[in-house]
Amino acid sequence: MTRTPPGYDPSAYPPFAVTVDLLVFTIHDGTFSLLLVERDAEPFAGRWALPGGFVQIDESLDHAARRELAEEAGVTGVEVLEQLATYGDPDRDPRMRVVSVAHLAFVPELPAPTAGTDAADARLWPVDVLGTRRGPKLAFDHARIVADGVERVRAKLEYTPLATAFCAEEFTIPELRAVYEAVWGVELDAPNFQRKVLGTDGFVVPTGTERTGAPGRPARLYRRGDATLLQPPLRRV
Amino acid sequence: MTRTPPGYDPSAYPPFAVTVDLLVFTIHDGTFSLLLVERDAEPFAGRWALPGGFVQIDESLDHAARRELAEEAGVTGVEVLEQLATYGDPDRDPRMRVVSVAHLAFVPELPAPTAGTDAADARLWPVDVLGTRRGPKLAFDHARIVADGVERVRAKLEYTPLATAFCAEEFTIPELRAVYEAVWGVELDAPNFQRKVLGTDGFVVPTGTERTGAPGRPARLYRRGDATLLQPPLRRV
DNA sequence: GTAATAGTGTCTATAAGACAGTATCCG
DNA sequence: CGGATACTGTCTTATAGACACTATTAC
Repeated sequence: MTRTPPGYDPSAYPPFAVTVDLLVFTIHDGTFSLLLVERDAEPFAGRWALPGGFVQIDESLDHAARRELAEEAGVTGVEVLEQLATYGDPDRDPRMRVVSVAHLAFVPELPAPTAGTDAADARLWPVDVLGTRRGPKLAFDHARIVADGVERVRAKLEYTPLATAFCAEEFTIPELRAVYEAVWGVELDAPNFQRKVLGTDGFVVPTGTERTGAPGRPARLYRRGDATLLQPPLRRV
Repeated sequence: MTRTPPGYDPSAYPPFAVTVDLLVFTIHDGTFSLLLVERDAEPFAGRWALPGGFVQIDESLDHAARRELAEEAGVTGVEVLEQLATYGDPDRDPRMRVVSVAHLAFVPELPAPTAGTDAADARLWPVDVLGTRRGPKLAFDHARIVADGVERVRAKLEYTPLATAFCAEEFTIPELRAVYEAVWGVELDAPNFQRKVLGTDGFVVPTGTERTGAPGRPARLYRRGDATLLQPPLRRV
């Protein structure tokens, strides 16, 4: 951090705006989905964008992300929130120089999306239509951010217990398997999946109870364990 | 990016300074090492810090990282440069609100480190003394950044061809193995390592030549392949 | 030749995938 | 009972690790 001309004079360094952008992922009706808001102001009015906003001068990046998550998406109490990357090309926002720190958030199920302050509309989009002709046109450089985020989520499912963040506090192994199948877009062998999850230390812990009410043998309930890394990982084919 | 009060008035958003910090890793005398500079100005005068500096108002983050790499470390033509994470706690720099985008750089071998503009000194430190009593005291929140960076490098060696970035353009399998051993701090079985590297599509391509001059059977030379992901990965034990 | 280093072959233990079979619910 | 879903067992195949062995250099 050996800076060339710093000091205490605010005019001595180039002024930037810093924002956080949020990639709020969920599984909605069995579909891996992302929350987007429709812009009603220029630039990019009518296009869809990631929720987000300015970082305040006295708050941390993480705090700004949680605040915007609550304000723009109505989501509170999210445990899993992590940085994706930072995007800062000089021309990414036509109004001014903006550096945006993109964050990933994972929610089990979203309450009815609420439109944020200057969003015309907010809704969940299936991830696999984004970036195709069937998907929305995205504002700014958000198409690239979304592509980076989706790939990151798919990769992290392999070697972290991230999938549990998409489940309710208590969940069954088949529910967890459905998360993997939705995110990866593949079918997994149920018996082998079960054995691998239970054989991975700290991935899930049994609650001792079962979920009944549906036809078929009742499924045992689990909570997430304390592992932060899956050893061995669950491999994407 | 639905921002609440933006517009074209620069006073309408909180002003930040944006910097890049660099984690320049290399293998020096068989030791996994990181370049640090000694600060000679307050704050943290006398402490060691990551090289870095302000992002100019009209350059990209990547460009700023490459420029600082050349200016502060005398390193040019680095191919492998990637974002680590962004650090922006309100009090991380006592002078002003600074958001820093940390980058990882990998160089085969460093020319004699040159002290940067306001660095008293610059040198390579073995990674495994950082964060211990035998290591230097770090400025700002750089201890945490370094810890994050080291872990990222160790992890990426598993599933990407990153290790080749520490080698010269042409290298032997034993040289590549030495990189893994230095970074992970383990000994690897030479025959098995050889088989795994050659069995991973696109990891390395033979040049058809050999390296002679040393005692022992000459080693075949390779160049890095075009793979970006190792399938299967090389697993850390 | 000897010492040193690179590379091959092979055996064994472990893990992954396929899939038959068993358990337990709803109606 | 039948259909549906959860779970267990087992067989086969692929992969990982240990390590004996062969190849080719410098001196």
